[in-house]
Amino acid sequence: MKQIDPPRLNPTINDIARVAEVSLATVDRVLNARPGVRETTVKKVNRAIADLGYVRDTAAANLARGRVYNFVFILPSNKNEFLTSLETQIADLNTGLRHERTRLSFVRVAAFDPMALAAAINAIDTRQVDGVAIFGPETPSVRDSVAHLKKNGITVVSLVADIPSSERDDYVGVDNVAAGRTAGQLLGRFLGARRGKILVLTGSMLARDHLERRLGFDEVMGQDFPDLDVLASLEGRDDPDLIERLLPDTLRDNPDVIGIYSSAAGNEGLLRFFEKHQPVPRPVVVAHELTPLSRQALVGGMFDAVISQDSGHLVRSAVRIMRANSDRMPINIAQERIRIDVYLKENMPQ
Amino acid sequence: MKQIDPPRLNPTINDIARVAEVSLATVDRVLNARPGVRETTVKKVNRAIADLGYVRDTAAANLARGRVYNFVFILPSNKNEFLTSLETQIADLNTGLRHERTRLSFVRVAAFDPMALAAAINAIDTRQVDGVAIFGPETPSVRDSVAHLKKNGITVVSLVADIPSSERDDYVGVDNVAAGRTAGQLLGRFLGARRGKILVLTGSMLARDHLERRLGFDEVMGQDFPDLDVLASLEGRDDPDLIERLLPDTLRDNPDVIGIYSSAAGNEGLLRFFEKHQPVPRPVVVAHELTPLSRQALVGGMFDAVISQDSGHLVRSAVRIMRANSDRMPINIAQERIRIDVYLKENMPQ
DNA sequence: GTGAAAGCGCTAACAA
DNA sequence: TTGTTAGCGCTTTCAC
Repeated sequence: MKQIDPPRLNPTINDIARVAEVSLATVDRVLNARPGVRETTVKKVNRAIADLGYVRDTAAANLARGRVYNFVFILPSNKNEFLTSLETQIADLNTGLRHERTRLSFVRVAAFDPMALAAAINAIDTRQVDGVAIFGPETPSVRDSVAHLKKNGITVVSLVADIPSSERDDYVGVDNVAAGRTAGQLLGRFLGARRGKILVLTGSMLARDHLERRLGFDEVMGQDFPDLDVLASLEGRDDPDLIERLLPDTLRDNPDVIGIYSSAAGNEGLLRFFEKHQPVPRPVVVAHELTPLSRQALVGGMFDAVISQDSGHLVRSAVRIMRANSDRMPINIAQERIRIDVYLKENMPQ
Repeated sequence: MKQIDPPRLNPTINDIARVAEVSLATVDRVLNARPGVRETTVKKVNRAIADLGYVRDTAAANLARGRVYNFVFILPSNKNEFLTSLETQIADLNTGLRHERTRLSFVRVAAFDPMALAAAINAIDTRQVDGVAIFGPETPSVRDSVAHLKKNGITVVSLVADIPSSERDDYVGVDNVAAGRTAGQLLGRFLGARRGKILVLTGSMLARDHLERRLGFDEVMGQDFPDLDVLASLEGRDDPDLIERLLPDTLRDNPDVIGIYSSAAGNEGLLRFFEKHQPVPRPVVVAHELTPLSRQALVGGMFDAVISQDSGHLVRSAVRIMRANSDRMPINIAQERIRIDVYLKENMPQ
């Protein structure tokens, strides 16, 4: 058997204290950057830490502290399957983590409403909360609110849609440009040699994720499938009723639509439309998010492929990152990279 | 803010001891099913545990015990990128887990050799090791060896290829039948209306994963693409040289091969063949496992899609499951389900 | 500025 | 068969 690493025992603060010739309390003060230690002592301790390759045992530290992590998710308040699934994952993980000193909760704020989001962020009790995960639009007011959190030492991650201009510590979600590209490639390949128009159904161009997907989609269509004519986006604001109303007109004006990219939370409206109007031949459809509805559509042959992101992974990843940041511990990038899942009816989970 | 769960403090063994009117030591004995406790006392304690909804704090327990988990991976010894990647993941995770009381190591045994595998399993020191993850063929001798491990209280998981007839605790890997189906659907859709022959390149029909993929592939081809003629499998034994030698003859005999399903570790041989013979038009190719070579083939247009499983996820999942089993703790099924990843050049990670 | 000592939840001698 | 006690690695009073 090949031992990958020597089974050397890890050094503890006792070792540090001994080597640095100070007491445990002083080591602890240095470790936690607490004030009231002479500069030379700090140096001595840090030297011992470096020499011994000390790494703090977080479990023991948390035990001693009685520490409880308090993380809040801020989500859009509109109802769709993806959001429902995120909520379920948060609730489930919360009960799963009850015995791991971690409490999860969530707030809902009006979708596509930057001011409401900023207000919700500002309403966070910075003394109670250790981390915040935000799923919402990127605007100056939101950026300011994030800055406020960071100033109070709270770790912040953006979720699903990034807020890169803010001081958020990390982004948890897929590369949406790449997701759009993937959708484009799939739609193009599935259409083969056919020529015609492509309809892109989106939510709101205010949402960074929606915008990026459209960008990536257009890139690939322009490059690899110049014979396909991509129409301007239909903004459905993730509202099934609105989408159901908008679709008939659009498709009447463009009878040669042979492909549809449902890039946001518009699947319900789209499927209702299909149900009612039964277009023949049905356009090739690539949609987003694997949910009960889209699964059924895949099985029933209404959708051809679904691009997705694992909501469980999103939530677990956000929590792991917030915990690591709270502990000033490193994160495993590879584990936290959210995959762009491609589902056909044959590889759906379960 | 919506609190999902009341922030009630979790009960500790002190609470149990108080309620059951016994000492801490007795509670500990009951919790760990140690002998020497009167039946009535056991009942009292268990009652208190149930009443208070006690859940053991594993971190504290491990701290007290000085417990170190020792897990061994048994892998085939042939060299290919997928195995290299698994090894890397094991080594990386091992250093990452050094401070979490977990030691990982691996052994290599001759591929497709059940006796060698059984011998390697039997060579495991059952007093030193807490869990074993096995990637290898399923035969009676292997089953016996697994039974031997289980008899000694060691947790066993099968990795990548299942050993369902054995007493292994869990299987960590994809549903290979579904993976084969996915490959079939993708290949069929990408070929569109074209007619011709399909070549399936496999490793060994002794390997359950290879067999299952072929099964799933045939199901879909027969059902959805009856115009495509799937040839008998070419068994390459995951050996690049052998594959490179076999391919020219097969393709000469079947000049109308328009699609290839590279279902095992034969990508290197296949790509070498492409390099040398430059077939025009190149057949549509669906291959397995995202590796440096297959990534390059996707980007360069040699492969059209890659079905994959995340090697990091495989290893992390195996470790989490072995740890949970060792602690007699529940596992989160959803988190441990290995996805059948579909990669086009547009959605490859990085 | 620094140290001694108690304690987090649990386990493991050792007594009784 | 049961209880007492020390201790795992770390934090946190409270003295000095």
